[in-house]
Parts: sequence; C-alpha cells; structure tokens
Amino acid sequence: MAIRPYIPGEVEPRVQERWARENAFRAEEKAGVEKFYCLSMLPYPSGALHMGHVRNYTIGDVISRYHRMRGRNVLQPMGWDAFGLPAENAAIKHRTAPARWTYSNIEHMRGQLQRLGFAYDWSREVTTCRPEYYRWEQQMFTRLMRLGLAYRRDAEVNWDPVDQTVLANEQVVDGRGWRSGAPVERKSIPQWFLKITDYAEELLQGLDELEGWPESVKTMQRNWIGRSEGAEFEMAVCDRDGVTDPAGRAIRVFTTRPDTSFGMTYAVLAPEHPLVTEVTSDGQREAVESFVEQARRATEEDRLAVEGSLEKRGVFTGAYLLNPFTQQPVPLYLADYVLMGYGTGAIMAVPGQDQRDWDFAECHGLPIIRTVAPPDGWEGEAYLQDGPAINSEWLDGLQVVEAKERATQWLVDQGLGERKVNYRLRDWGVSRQRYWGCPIPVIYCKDCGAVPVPDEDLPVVLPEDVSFMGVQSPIKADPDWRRTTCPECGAAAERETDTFDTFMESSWYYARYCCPDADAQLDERADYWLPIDQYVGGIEHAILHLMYFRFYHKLMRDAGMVEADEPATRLLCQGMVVADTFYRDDEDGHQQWINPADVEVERDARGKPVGAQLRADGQAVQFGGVEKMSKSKNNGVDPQRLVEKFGADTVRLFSVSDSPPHQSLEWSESGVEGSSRFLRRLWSQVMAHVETGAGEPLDAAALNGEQREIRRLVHDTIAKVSDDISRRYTFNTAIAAVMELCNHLSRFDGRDGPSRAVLQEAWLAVVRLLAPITPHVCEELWSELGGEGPLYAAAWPEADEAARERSRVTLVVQVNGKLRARLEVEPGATKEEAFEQAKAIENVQRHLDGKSIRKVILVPDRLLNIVVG
RNA sequence: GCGAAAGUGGCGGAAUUGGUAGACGCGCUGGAUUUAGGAUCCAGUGGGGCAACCCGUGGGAGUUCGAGUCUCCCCUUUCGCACCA
Repeated sequence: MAIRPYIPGEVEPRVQERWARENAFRAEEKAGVEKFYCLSMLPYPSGALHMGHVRNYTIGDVISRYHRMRGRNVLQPMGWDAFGLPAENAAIKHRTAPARWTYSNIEHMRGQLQRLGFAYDWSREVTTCRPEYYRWEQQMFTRLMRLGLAYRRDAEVNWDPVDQTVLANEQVVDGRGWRSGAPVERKSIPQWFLKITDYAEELLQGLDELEGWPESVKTMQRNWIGRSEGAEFEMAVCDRDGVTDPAGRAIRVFTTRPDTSFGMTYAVLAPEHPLVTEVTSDGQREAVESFVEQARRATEEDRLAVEGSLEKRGVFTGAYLLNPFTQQPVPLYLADYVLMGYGTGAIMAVPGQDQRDWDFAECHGLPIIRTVAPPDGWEGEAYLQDGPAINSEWLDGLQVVEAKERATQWLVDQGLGERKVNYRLRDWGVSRQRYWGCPIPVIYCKDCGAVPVPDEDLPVVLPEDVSFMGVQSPIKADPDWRRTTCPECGAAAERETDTFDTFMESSWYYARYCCPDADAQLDERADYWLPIDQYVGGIEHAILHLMYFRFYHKLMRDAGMVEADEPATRLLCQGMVVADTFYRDDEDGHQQWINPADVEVERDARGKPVGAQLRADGQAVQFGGVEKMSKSKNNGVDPQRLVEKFGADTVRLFSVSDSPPHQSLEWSESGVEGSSRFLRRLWSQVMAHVETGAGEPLDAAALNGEQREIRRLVHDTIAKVSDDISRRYTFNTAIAAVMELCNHLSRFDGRDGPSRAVLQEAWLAVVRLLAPITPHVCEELWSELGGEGPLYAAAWPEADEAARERSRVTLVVQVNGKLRARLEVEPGATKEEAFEQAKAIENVQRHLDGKSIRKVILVPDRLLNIVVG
C-alpha cells in the first residue's frame, strides 16, 4: 500500500485556491455574533518580506484562526504603510519614481503573504499612499487646525548646507549628511504640530485600564509622558544686594521640590531663554554671548558627551534673583544642563538636594546648603531621599511630603506662584520636508495667513509621476504645483510643500480597515469592530507608534467618529528574530560577515560546537555571537527561500515553535528541518491511519485501559493547547504538547474497532489543534479523515472532562523532601492510606529505618513527603 | 545614572498556584535499513559513580516539610529612557 507523499508545494496552492474560491476569510458585520478584531502592524513595502514579518504575521494568524474556530466573527485585515523615506532613496538610486517603486514592492510582498496562507480579508486592503486613504487624514488635520489642536511654530531641523535640504535623523551619520558628508547644521524653520500634550493626562490615566497590554510597554509610555507634580513661581530680578530691578522683571521657575527652596544657592536659565539678553550685565555680556553661541552650535555628539557627566558648563549673567523664601539674592547663571523645552526653561538650584546642581556648584565654587537631613554616615553628594527638613525655618522637622505641601501652599497664599503639573511629553511635530508623504493641506496667503484647504478641495493630491532632480522634493521644486489661490480671499497664494510624518498614516489605518470604502473618514462599521481585540507588533513601536495611535484614536473619538476610549484592548509585542553571525578578518582588519547558511559548524562527541568553516572553501570562520537579523551582520534568512524549500506550513510552524512570541526567536536551519520532519511524520501517520480505517463509532464506555489512557491524553492535550493559545499565548508549549501526543499515538497501534475509533477521534483533534498554525496540511488531512466541511470553519475541539478522569494516579513519595519512590493510588487517597502503602516500599523503608517520623505531608494526587528526624 | 525584563543540559527552551527539574525540539552517541551519501526507523543522552547513592537551575544568605519559583544582598546580560529641575 503506497501512501501519497507529503508535497507542500502541491498541497498548499490547492488549499489556498479553495480558501479563495470560498471567500473563507471575508469579514462581514454580523449582529448577534461575538466579533474579534485581530490586527498585525502593517508592513512598510520595502521590497521583500523578512523573517520578522513572517513571525509577526504568523502569531496574528494563529490567534485569528483560533478565534474563528471558536465561533467568533473574526476580522483580520492587511495593508501597506506605503509612504516613507526609503522610496525616495530608491528613486534617486534607481532613477524611478517613488510611487512606482512602492507599488511594485506591494505587488511582490502581497504575493509573498498570500503564499504563506495568512487568513486576511484582502477585500479590505488599505494602501496609505492612495489619495482615497490620505484625503481623510488631510480633512482631520484641517479640522484640528480650526480647533487649535494643530498649530505652527518654529522648530529645529537638521540642515545639509551642501544639498540645501533638511535631513531626517537617520540621514545624519556621525553629525554629517549621509550623501554630502557635510557637517549638519541646526536650522529653525516653521513646522506643524499636533497638541498631544492636551491629552497627556488622559494618555497616562488610560494606561491603567489597559490590562491586556504588557507592563513593559505601559512603563515606557508612562516614562515618556513623564508627569511630574510641583510648583511654578516667580523670582524678582535684583542686584547683588537684593535691590529689585526697577523695571520689575522676574523669572519663573518650575520645581518638584519647593520644600528645598531655603537651600537655593543660585538659579539657572537655559541658554535659549528669552530673557537672557535683557538680564545680562554689561560686564558679563561677552562671556554670556560666547556661551550662548557655543551652546547653539553644539552638535548631538557634544551633548551626549557631557550629558550626565560631572562636567557642568555654564556662565554667570551678572544678575541676581531674590529668593522669596529667604529674601536673599542668589546669582543667576546660564547653563546647558537646563533645557528650554521643559518647564519654564529656568530653575532654582539646590545643590544639597539635586545631584546636577551639586555637580555645577562644585565646578563653579557655589555654596551648598542641605535642607533635608541625610541619615547618619551619609557621605558627600546630594541627598534625594526622604528625611526631616533642616535649615528651612518654618519647614524644619517636617518630612518631605508634608514640607512640599506647606511650601507650595505658602507660594499660593503669597500670590507668588501655583501648583503645576509638567509633562515630559512634547507636542508631535508632523511636518516633514520630504516628497513621498501625504501633503499637508494648508495654503499660505499674504493676507489671510495659513488657511486650511476646504473639505471640497480635498484631497490635495501628491503627484506620483515625478522625477527626482538631485535630492530636492519634486513638489518643492515645482512652482506650478505650489501656485494656487487663497480659499478665503481669492488672492494668489502658495501651498504647503511639506508632507506629514508617516506616523500619521499608521495612526488610524486600523479604523479604516473597518470601512475601507466609506465616503467619510469612518462610518458606523468602525464601532462594530473597534476596539481591536488583539494587536500584534514589534516592541520597537512601544513608544512612538503606540502613543500616536492612542492619541489619534482619542481625536477621532472627540470628533464623534468612534465610541471607545482606547483603540486596542490587548497588545502582544513579539521578540526579534536572531541568528548566529560568522566573520573573517580581511587584510585591513575589517570583519567580513558570512551568512550562516554558508557555514558548516563542527561539533565534538557531546554536540558542543568546536569550530566552523565556510562550505565553499572549507576554511575556518569566526563565530560572532547571536545577533538580530540584519544586512550589516549578513545573518538574515530569506523567508522566500525557506517557503520554496520547506513549504509555508513548515516556516509558520518553526516561527512560533521555538520560543514564546514575546521572546526572541533564534533561527536555525536544523530547527526548521525539525519542523518539516514533524509535519511529514504527521502526514504519514494520519494517511496510514486513514488507510487502515476509522473503525466503528466511538463508545467511551466500552474501552479497555490502554484505549482509555490514549483518550485521556487526547483530551488533556485539547485542554492544554486551548489554554496555551487563548490565555497564555505560549504557542511553543502548545506545539510541544501536540508533538508529545503524536509520539504516544505513533506507539499505539490497535487494530480492533474501538482502537480505531479512539485513533480517529485523536487525529481529528490533532488536526484541529494544529489548524491555526499549519492550516494547509491540516486542511488536507482533515478532509482525508472525513472531517465535516472545511477545516477553516470547523469548531475547535472541546475537552471531554469525563475522558480526562483517571482511575489511578501516581504519587511521588519523598523522605525529607528527597524523591525515593513512586506510588500508584486511587484518586483522592487520604494521607493515612498513602502513608501505609508508602511504608511498605523497600526503598522508602530503608530511609525511614531507625528514625522517628515527625510529620507527613500529602499534596492530594501528587506528592507524599515523610519528614523524619 | 534611572526604569524594566531576564540568567535552567552542548543549544532553543519546559516546569502555569511553593510540590517528580530538564517536557518538546535541535545537536550528539549507538544500532537497523541502504551499493554509498542523504532520508527514514529504533534506543540512549544534565554531571559524577556506572550499583546503592551523591551533586545540580548565575553567586551568597534566609523562609519552608519542600525553593528554578518567595525574601534580602551581590554578579552578569538584554532592552528602554537618558541633564525633564
């Protein structure tokens, strides 16, 4: 009897054709059915899928298919984050248009995704560079302009003086332009911002409700928002004797430690503070101007070099401020450790209770006063913990919390200041001086200023048929595109030529999938599907994307487009895909990285690696450790090659079998071969079973002990796999459990009717348990087994609790916590019964011999521990 | 510096509520099959003794009848933030 061989290259296309023919994964809004929206972060169409994509999308697909089998109405869409810088770079390099390059990449990658058999509803595909998508984003922006939630102000960019263009941060390499090599300058130009800071408090509070989000992501977002409570107050400018400035000038400072104000020994302005010139004395003017200039020119590297170090640069302004608590003057300095962008750009300095102030005071010979008593034996440096206040008149003796409260209240009562909450979070700068992005829908008129493009004139379409002249954005270079008329007064006017940050498109695509053809940004279908029940993506998006997307969702909520407060209830961040790296040193001492697929590893008799050679020449190569797959380390693996060699199911299986989703996955060719081997074995076992026959209908009551044991294993496995997939997200242990079951089934070869029935039930279960992970081979085996209907629509198996009951259980017998024997007992055996039987075991007896029994502990049905002394 | 996570065989990892450490897979060893290689199948595989038994989850202490799991101290690694007053 010849069993049909397993050929993934034939099975998979056949099964995929069926899915397509039957519209298997088309999602429709259905009343009365529990919906499940499962979303994987959409890819940038860079040209080809990499292993990170494959892993991400396999995880999402496993969850989707599981919930579909559980009877939920599942939506799993896919789309393209199609705007972005790489398309411009490719356009310059290959002399093509970014749009053409992008669309052709999308074609190719869509084919790759389809070859992997992901259960997407392709009818909802969204491509963010299409005007029918971005017009709604433009409309949202003009609405935000009218609400004052979008505004324009000057902000710094990286300016390449040779190419005469703005550079993205990633285009700045070692402080130089990536193409010109010229030192990058800081330049201030007007740019658009979204007022995310208005939502800072809600974005922070909302995290507490997101129980299905990883704690690490929430912590990162909390830190990023960086809420701190304190007080803001004014200090009058004065001379060294404390005589206040006749012009009545004052400096506002923010502090989280108003309780330490009596320890203020100086104050500091950021170099960019607007009052610097005004307050600087003539004697200090030269020194101050040179310091400001030096700070202005400081590059990112300069900043990093001194950040956090003891070196604190600064200069005296010649002015003093009057400490309202003591009525004493303190010298006013300029220092670059104070940032203009946070608080008021000015601080009171308390070296005794702040390490940065301490370092500055040490550098500049300023006095240090402690206002919180450190514990005995405290040596040097600022003291930041709790303790009783000292040297602080009416605060003395109070603990920090109480002292803060009193000091703040005093400022309020005196009319000098108020309570203040500051956030580290900054408004979101959305202007990019790039071509391949969504045009910012604004018209500049000499008389009317910045005018939003009226809804009826949207979208402002980005021309796609362009050629790059050098590096300049084609729409900036094209006066015809810019030229327009003012929507308000009709006078000649110019369009904005900047485009949006691409995070804008990825901030709302998830909602557009719900109604991709709506003649509005969203329609009522959005509220059917939202919020997302499961979002899957990389941890690298923990802060920016996941913050912007929460923010944008709240903007849409406040515009009445959606009801939910948060876009996604559960979030899973998958780990990186990593691989071995190998290299050789060339003559110049540079490392030549060699792809692991071309390397043969040599091992000793224990299996321990002892060396590695390049297959091509048999010569040794060096092991460079395990690293994230990357071009620079040449350790990437092309999923396309793997799919061609092993089939989609094997690639999918391996990408979730070797570690839990949130951990990094170590790629290994032999691991992939192991996955392939398992599927081939599964195939031949099921086919052999089908050949032998399914037997009679299952009669659970008529089974013998061995058959019952197999059934018990089957139903235990069903329970475990269900829990692993739905609650724990540990697909690796789910797969291990199924493999273990298959190993048992292969050893059980009953030919009688009841045995066949038990096996039939078992294989039908196995095929369904694996269906979310390896859907093609399972679909085929399901139909071979005579399963009813298509597997993608089959019901998830239920664990039969009666079948899981045991007639005997194995107790572990310990003496003083050490394993000495195993004991078969009735389930529910009492301590006394178990102890009596255990005493009879020789090996137990030997350890009890001559000793008195102190205590006997029973963990029912698991363990008996006899404590002797 | 601050914050978070982690450290278990030769390797990836398992042990879910404090209860048999090493599931499952890879690698390795031996055998079968094969003209051979590959593939496949069977058996073994933490270390030391090769028997009883002892040792073993980064290191050290502690709690407990019992600790990979809990507490404290230390070491290491990864990630995030990084002068945010």
